[in-house]
Amino acid sequence: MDLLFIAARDVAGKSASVLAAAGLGRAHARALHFIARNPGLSVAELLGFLKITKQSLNRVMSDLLKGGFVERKTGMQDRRTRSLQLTPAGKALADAVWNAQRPILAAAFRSAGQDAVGGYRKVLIGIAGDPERWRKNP
Amino acid sequence: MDLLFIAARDVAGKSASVLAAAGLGRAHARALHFIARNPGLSVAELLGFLKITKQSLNRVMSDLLKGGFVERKTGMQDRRTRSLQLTPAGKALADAVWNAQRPILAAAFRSAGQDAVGGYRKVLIGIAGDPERWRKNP
DNA sequence: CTATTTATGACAGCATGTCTGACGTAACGA
DNA sequence: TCGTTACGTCAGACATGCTGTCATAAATAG
Repeated sequence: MDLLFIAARDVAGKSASVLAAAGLGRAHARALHFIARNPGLSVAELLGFLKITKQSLNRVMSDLLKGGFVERKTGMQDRRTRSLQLTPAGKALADAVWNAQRPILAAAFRSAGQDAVGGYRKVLIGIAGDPERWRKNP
Repeated sequence: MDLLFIAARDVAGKSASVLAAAGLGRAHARALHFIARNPGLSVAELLGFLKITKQSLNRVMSDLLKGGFVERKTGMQDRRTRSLQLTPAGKALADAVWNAQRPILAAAFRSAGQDAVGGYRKVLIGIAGDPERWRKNP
């Protein structure tokens, strides 16, 4: 418990300075992160990842769109949906955030060793569930 | 990254209903958690765990004191400090929160196996640092 | 003993992030 | 055509964090 809280807090905290420079907060970073990892996802899917309400996401997305970090296109299969993806500026920002966080994870992974990382992933997947289903709401 | 975020979110989320019934939020739960695990700790130590400002903690602690969940006594060695510990009501609440969260962790630990849990802890300690030093500020 | 530092408490105001509720529009599907 | 779905948006509220400021008591340095 303690470990999970402290680790998540510290990793998220590392990105603060990079984000502040772009006038964004942590909520923006989380949205940015999942859009970066799942290009072209819909708003509903993004909500599934973040588990917040669409009204909450709205403010965050407005900022990202105004800032030119995210691009919103009408979905091709279902024209009601919006396909979200990062602009070059968005990619640059996501990379900057990642570069701020990577050293901690890399150091922890290296010092713990391959086997430990395998166990780490196994347990977290046990807690978080199948990544393939994160995007679904329930 | 994704795993860490989702896992922390889901575990913390499980306690929401229990906390809401007591009129408290997640910030209260975090304070309660660290007081439960480190009985008699000082305010400065609690701030070291939570990494928030004393002004932010103030509101949370006021609520916990008013609600009769936490007890505050003058420190014995250093009379400037305040020794914090849970009241019976606080312990009951902390237990209720823990009982809401335990099943997820227990299931994940069981299905991942002993070795995986060892690796999980090893990596998280690598990210979060030595637990003995969490209570220190810098 | 005096001056300074430390640990804490309190209050005011502000920013962020989240929520519920309500309404509207466009597109899908039976 | 009609009900449902996916989304956008406005309004108002709450929770949680922050900075800044002042006050007090106790420890500590000189």
